[in-house]
Amino acid sequence: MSENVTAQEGVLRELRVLIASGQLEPGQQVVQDSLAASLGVSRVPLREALKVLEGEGQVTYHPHRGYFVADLSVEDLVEVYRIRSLLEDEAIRVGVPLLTDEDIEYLDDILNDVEAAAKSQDVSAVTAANRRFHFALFEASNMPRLVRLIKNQWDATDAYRGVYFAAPANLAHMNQEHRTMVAALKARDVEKSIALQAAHRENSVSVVSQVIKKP
Amino acid sequence: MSENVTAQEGVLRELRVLIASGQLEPGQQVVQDSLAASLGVSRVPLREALKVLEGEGQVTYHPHRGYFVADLSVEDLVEVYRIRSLLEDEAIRVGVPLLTDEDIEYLDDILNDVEAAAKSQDVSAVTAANRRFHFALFEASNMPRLVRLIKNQWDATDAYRGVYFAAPANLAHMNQEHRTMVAALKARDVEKSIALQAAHRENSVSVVSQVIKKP
DNA sequence: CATATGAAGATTGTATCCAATCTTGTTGGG
DNA sequence: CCCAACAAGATTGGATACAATCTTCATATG
Repeated sequence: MSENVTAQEGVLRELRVLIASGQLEPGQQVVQDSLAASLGVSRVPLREALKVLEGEGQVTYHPHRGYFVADLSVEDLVEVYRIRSLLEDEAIRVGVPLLTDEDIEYLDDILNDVEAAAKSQDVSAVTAANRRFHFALFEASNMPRLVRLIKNQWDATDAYRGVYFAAPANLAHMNQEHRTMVAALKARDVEKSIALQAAHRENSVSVVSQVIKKP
Repeated sequence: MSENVTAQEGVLRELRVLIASGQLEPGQQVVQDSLAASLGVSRVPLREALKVLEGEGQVTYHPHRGYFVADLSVEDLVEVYRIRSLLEDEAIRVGVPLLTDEDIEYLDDILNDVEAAAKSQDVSAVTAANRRFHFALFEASNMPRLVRLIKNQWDATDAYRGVYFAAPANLAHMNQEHRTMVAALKARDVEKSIALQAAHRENSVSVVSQVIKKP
């Protein structure tokens, strides 16, 4: 397992989980004292981790009032996905022509993981493997800054995801699209790859916007 | 003047200046103790400001070794500008059709500032006003997250800029392009606006890459 | 001579403490 | 009854102190 070199690194990881899992609810204030205590650290590394999350848009910050878990409006959501489109399309456009045969084999391996996780109904494993799949593709672009920005956009909506993968029908559909995408990659068909990735995003948007509109 | 609500806010602003002006040189380690002392604060707000800059790619961080002023390679530079293209093109595409006549008047006013600053040879005033001009345009998109990402990309190369504006010939050329751009905006000519903005970036790239290649 | 060892100094990482600010609830006046 | 003023509590902002880690350089060892 990846060990933590610093406390703040571990805190950051735990915070991401707390936010993505909804244990820290959107809109809720992050009370530093109690949260730091519950994580077993002091407020200093917690605050530094929160600054990172602020930069990613996962939390908002108001001086002298503190940090609040980001509460996306539907407009925010639309903007995030629009930005994702721009960035992901570019990553794919650059990356697909650079894919080696080994890369594609590796992508196939990950898809096996995704389907295995799907079979055993392990939603969080599906989420993780799905993410690995898409980012392995994005990283083929050799544009680390671009990949980081895409990561930020994914994180920004993580708190609202997870619903999609809970429905078996969605999972089946996703697996099918994944396989189709790998076929397109093998053929180095950039436009088809982009189109399939876009279809994925559309699904996400519709599911997440349902979740947001609720309250 | 904009007063600082918190110290870290002021520290952040000062750090940006130190980096953009080259007083903190690329590659150089940021020694927290001495820098905090010279800024008149303790290390805590300084560290939080550095975390923000890390998120923007202005400094890099190595656990237990500290922060270092980002030292862009030419590849990094190319990537930053490629990302800028994606994001700025979108902002313009969305924003230009939304521009009101008052917005365009305002842009004209800013251009007067730019030219006034140019006439008085005030490089930093030119830089600031030029930035105001372009971001006023970007903000017309009503996409705050997108604008923030663009801002980050600009900041990432700030340390290397300023050379361009030092040459009077460049200034004259820039002013001319600005005026042409406003004309395109008045005509709501999206494609021409994008093209002019792209020309601006090309100039930046060539100048900044000269500076980077030097050592 | 090259390399391993280790100790001293420098620097970062975190905990704790206090000050500054905000929030909440209460009280008084209109 | 409504609203302003104010005090008490809660929470954040920042300074200091100490622990953990890294770097450097001298020394020993093969």
